[in-house]
Amino acid sequence: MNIYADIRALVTQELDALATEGLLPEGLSFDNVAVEPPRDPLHGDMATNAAMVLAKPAKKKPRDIAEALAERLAADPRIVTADVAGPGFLNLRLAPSVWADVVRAVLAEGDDFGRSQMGQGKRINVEYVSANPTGPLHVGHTRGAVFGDALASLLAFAGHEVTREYYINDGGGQVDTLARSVYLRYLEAHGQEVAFPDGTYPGDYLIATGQALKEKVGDAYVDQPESVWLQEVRNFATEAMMALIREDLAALGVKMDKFYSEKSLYGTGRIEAALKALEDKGLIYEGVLEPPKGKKPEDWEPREQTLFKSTEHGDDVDRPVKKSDGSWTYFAPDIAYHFDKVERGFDALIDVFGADHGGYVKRMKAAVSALSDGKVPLDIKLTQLVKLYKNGEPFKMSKRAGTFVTLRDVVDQVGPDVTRFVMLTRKNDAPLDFDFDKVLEQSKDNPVFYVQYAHARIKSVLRKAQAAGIAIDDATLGAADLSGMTNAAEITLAAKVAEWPRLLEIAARTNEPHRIAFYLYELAGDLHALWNRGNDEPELRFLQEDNPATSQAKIALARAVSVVISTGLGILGVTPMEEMR
RNA sequence: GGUCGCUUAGCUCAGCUGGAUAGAGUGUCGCCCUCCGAAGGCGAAGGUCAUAGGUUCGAAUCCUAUAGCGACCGCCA
Repeated sequence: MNIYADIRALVTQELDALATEGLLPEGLSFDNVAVEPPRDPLHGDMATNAAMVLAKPAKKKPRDIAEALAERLAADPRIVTADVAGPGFLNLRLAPSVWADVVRAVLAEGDDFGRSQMGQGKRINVEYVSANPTGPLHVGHTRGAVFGDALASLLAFAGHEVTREYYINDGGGQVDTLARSVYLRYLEAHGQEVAFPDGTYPGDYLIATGQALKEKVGDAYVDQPESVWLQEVRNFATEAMMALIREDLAALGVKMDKFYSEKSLYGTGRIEAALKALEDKGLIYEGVLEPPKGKKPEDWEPREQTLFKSTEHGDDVDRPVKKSDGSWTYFAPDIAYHFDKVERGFDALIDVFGADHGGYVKRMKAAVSALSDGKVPLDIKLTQLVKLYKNGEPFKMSKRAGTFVTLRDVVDQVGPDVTRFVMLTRKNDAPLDFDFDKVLEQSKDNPVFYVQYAHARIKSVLRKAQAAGIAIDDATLGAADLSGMTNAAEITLAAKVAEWPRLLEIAARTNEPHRIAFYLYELAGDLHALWNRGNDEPELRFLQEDNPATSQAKIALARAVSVVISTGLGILGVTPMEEMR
């Protein structure tokens, strides 16, 4: 049940009726007609801009349309009053029974309340994390992992068929560097003194990998040239790093549907096929790029390369797919990978990148646009930097990696639930402050705590009711007489619950899971407000020990809130707490 | 130099395909509680939505320019 959609359907139905009566022209588009909560609750429960939106195309005064519409709407039993306000807003006040219906709907639908069909079963591929397999995940990856995972869940809840995918960059020079670094650790495991030159990975996390390599191959590679061991060590090391990364993801509660190997694109004709597809569209040519404008690199010289004419699909300059020595640039396999995604039949693609890949967005979109003839949209979401703090002081230390803070450093300290929720308390494209102490603080300005506390409070009420011998199963609560739910704080809370399906669709449409976190915070705030009223007005308390029927009615509302919190947290990948300690 | 993103209350940030007097938390100030569901409650003050133009009946929201901050910018991925 989505009350906003229901009322909007009513509005458009009555607009049609007005058209039939001749008060509006036939065939008007109602696409821009919105039914939403008014900014000021004093204005009513819902507002519609229908009259203002239609005034121009209908060539009528907004207020005339609004008044005619108001009269028709007021005839509906769900609507108590319909008032024209301001320039032509129509404010609707709903019958209390509407909110009771919402509560009953939540209890009946359970975790499915708010589930939407807006996705129409469209297949969406969400690619996220995709960190190079050269070491443990760090905080930046953590944000991308949380964001991508929540986004995928959100889209699935909104009726899409979602594939969560990780692209393993195991085909480029960085895995050779990894192999050489592991080789040094391997020599070290054999008792040799080693130094880590610039361009190798000195992190401690490779010590175990070098040791494991020794256990596998003994001294077979000691003092041997690269030609003997490079390929084997590369495979060994990459697998070890991916195992590490999978563990990191598991610690955060992220589970991918598919890991896609860049290496699998080489030597299989996949890259050639993708570039052939572009060539057939006349988008590949041999040419020389202009030097970057402004400050010129010192060693700049013109070079002829194989280029992709990405400018025809919105990019600023054409991009090389082959280096001057004839080998592929990193862009070429990425094109092939996205070609593969298009060929797998996805209706839409989403890539979640770190902010340092910002310069990469246009060319990737250009490639997908070209490869799919503009049929498959690619949305690229960038996650901005995470700034770490401890006690308000900038924090930069890692025992594991030496140079960066890892996902494990964060998750081990504050747990996966807090990590995930906090990472979603900002828009993805805004920098995020993460303070190890504040996120664990038990106070109102900590959103994680505040939302979890609301859920735990409701669970506590349910436990106490049960202990008092009151039946609290959803069927019983759903059958309770809710006509007594008339207090303003109760209505506010129920109305906030009713917003959930609408909010979910907005979040899904904009690919912005953070909206759920903010909504849950507001919902929790409304619950706490009602709870606090119970201090002064005992009749507002959820549990009325001497009156089971009234208790059930009040607990029905609380239970509905807990269902929505639980569902919302579930989408964010956060486990709702049964009690706080 | 170019591209992209950001700029909203003292601070940290929301702000719905453009809509009414721009919201929340925190901080500040006042009141309440201190035996009960107070890891608080009620209320107040606090804004040139970076700046300047433009589009519109209507702009924090869309467009243009400028400033500041950040990321990125041909053989690293």
